[in-house]
Amino acid sequence: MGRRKLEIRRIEDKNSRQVTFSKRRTGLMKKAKELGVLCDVDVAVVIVSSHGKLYDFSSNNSLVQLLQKYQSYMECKGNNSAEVNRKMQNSQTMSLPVMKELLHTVERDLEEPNFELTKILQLEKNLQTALIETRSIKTHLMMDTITSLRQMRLQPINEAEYW
Amino acid sequence: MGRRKLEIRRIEDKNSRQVTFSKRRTGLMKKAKELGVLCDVDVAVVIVSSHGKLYDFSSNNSLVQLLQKYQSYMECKGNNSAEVNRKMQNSQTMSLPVMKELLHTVERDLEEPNFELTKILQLEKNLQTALIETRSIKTHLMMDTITSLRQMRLQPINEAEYW
DNA sequence: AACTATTTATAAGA
DNA sequence: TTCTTATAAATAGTT
Repeated sequence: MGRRKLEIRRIEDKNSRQVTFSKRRTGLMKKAKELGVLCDVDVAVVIVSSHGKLYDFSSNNSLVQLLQKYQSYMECKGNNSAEVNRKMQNSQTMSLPVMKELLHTVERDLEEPNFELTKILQLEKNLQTALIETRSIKTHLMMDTITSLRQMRLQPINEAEYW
Repeated sequence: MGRRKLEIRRIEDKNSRQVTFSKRRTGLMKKAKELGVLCDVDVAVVIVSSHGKLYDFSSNNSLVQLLQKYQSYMECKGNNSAEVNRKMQNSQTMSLPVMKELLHTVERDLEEPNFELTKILQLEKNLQTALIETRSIKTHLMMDTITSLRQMRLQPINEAEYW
């Protein structure tokens, strides 16, 4: 959609790439908003530039709420019970002994609600570590959720259609 | 971009809305892919129809990995230390006593690696409940991460620009 | 699902 | 960078 037809491959010239990024990012956000309004659906767009800068858009709900919505939906459908748990048990990223140790440490921190700065930082650190471990469980849950929902689609998106 | 100019508001006719959804969803996914390739960036799009059906696209990384990337980035920048922890402490969705109780129960389950069906289901249930609690922590982390990155943007997206 | 008249997005240029 | 404009691309209404 310009003076010339553009091949869809990485733009090598840094300057043009930046200009195109700015233009197309704006266009994508606009389209996302329009889709949300016209069709009464939730839409979220997340873009991370190569320099780690975040651009995001989410209609209606925040992105996080949107993700939670999938999970609630799946929990109602009962699709993440035994099978998902089995996957979690077998997961290589999740280690039960490590989790056990972490939970024990966090538990000790919680025993005495001493909120001096040092204690808070300690609690923070341990919670954060426990969170990193737990995140892998959550990742699997989310991925399984998305995978399951993909399989439930009546009209799957045909990947080949876009290229 | 059609026979007539279309007002950007909810399409009342159910059939047209469905047709437009199908067309524009495809278009949005295509645009997202092109942006990712042309500008060498990570892009994710998530759409949830009013019936709870999921459509998603993520270039390169999965959406989850993309979100984790923000967090790693933020952790490097040191932007989610004491302040985020303080927010977690004050959060209404997170209850320290509840978390403590949950972790204690899970810990007891982990003590005896008895993997009879009953035990596994018990462990599953407790892990799942602990996960739900922990999810609120993660939610806040993610939201804070996104908020922080928003504030770091040199060129904030002007919401008014799109309407 | 295809078609096509129009609108919209945008690549290159100023 | 911001604006302009020729052209490509998307799509609204139609068949």
